[in-house]
Amino acid sequence: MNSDFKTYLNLNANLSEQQYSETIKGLQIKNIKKGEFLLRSGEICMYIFFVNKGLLRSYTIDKSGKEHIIQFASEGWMITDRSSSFFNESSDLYIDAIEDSEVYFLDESFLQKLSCLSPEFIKNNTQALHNHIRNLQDRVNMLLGATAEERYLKFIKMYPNILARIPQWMVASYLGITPESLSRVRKQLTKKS
Amino acid sequence: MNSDFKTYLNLNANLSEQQYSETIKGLQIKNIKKGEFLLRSGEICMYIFFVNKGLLRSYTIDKSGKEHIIQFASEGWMITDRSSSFFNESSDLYIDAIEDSEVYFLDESFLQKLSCLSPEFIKNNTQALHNHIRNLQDRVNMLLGATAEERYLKFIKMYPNILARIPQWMVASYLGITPESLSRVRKQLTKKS
DNA sequence: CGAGCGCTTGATTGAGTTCAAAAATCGTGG
DNA sequence: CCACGATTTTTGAACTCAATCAAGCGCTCG
Repeated sequence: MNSDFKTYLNLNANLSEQQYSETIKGLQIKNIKKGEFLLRSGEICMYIFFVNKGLLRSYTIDKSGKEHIIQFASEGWMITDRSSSFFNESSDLYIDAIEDSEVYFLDESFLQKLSCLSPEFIKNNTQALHNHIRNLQDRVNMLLGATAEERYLKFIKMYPNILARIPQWMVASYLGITPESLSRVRKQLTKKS
Repeated sequence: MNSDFKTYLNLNANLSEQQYSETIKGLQIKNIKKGEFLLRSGEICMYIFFVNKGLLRSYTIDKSGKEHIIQFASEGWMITDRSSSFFNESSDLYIDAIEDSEVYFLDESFLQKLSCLSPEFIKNNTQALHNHIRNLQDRVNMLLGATAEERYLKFIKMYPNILARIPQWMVASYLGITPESLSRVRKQLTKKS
């Protein structure tokens, strides 16, 4: 997969050469070191982060201090807190880098510009929203009705590439179980096969 | 709250008198009896259902036969399966009526027409999508990090009006616990106060 | 090469489930 | 308006899945 944001734009926005260079202008890519934060709980999220290279995650911290990973984003994916950016509310999320990463910061004015130039981009954006809804609903559904083992099997099926790049405790955090439980689930599974 | 769909349109679409009557034309309201289905798992969802009067719910049935309620919709709210309608996939959801209801069936062509006539409607629609995302993310977060009691307290705070209109086992289903557990949670709470 | 982090394993605990049955409430027809 | 059956809620007891607490192993990276 080509993860470059410019490729993404070509595929999703359908701009002329001139529109393209006009849009790109001022767009900034930043290098984010592993562990560095892009958003902290309490802040308002001002950007959509496009991952050009590397791996990011978003997560919450509950009142007993435990992390719960909401989303991973590797090359070619975007991550943000839409609740916060859209409604201008302070965010509950943290976003940080799991690996050293290259990230485009897409701000409101950039998205605005792009929307004006490209109806196709608007369409793709709407599609992205629906996709997000689908993922979240699926997740709610899993959390309501599936066991730890089922959730784990689904995860490794859906995100094999991410699985290989993150420590096991992050998988556990995403699934909503403890690292110890995940270890045991995995042990069970090896026994079965 | 005035739950009439026409009021909703006036507030959210900003149409001229003529556009308005043009749009409304052909729009159908249907009476749905308690227990009647608007969507079943396996079907493709063709409508957004606007609840003019009454109360609807959407839910899944997991492989052990248990229901999990995804959403309630009372007067002035809409309910649908966006994954299914947008991506033209068969739905995992059931939608049925908890009370005898009056429901507007908004189909693709209607929404299209409205979008062409009213940029304001598009904006409101986008807002609705973001709102949906916010709710789902919140729910994921609760399911990952909060106890049954915390989830119940949040529910009665967020949806007091709905609470009063549904049996307790539906609340339990929405929260992801058994009716027995909810009964015990409630008992605990009365003891505390 | 040692300190720290991640993973595993064991023992124990606990929140919530399951199964069963009684008590309360609801709805409907007489 | 009452009565009866059905549904919903409550309660109890046993059980289960996953959490917690604690200890040990292995790797890596500083």
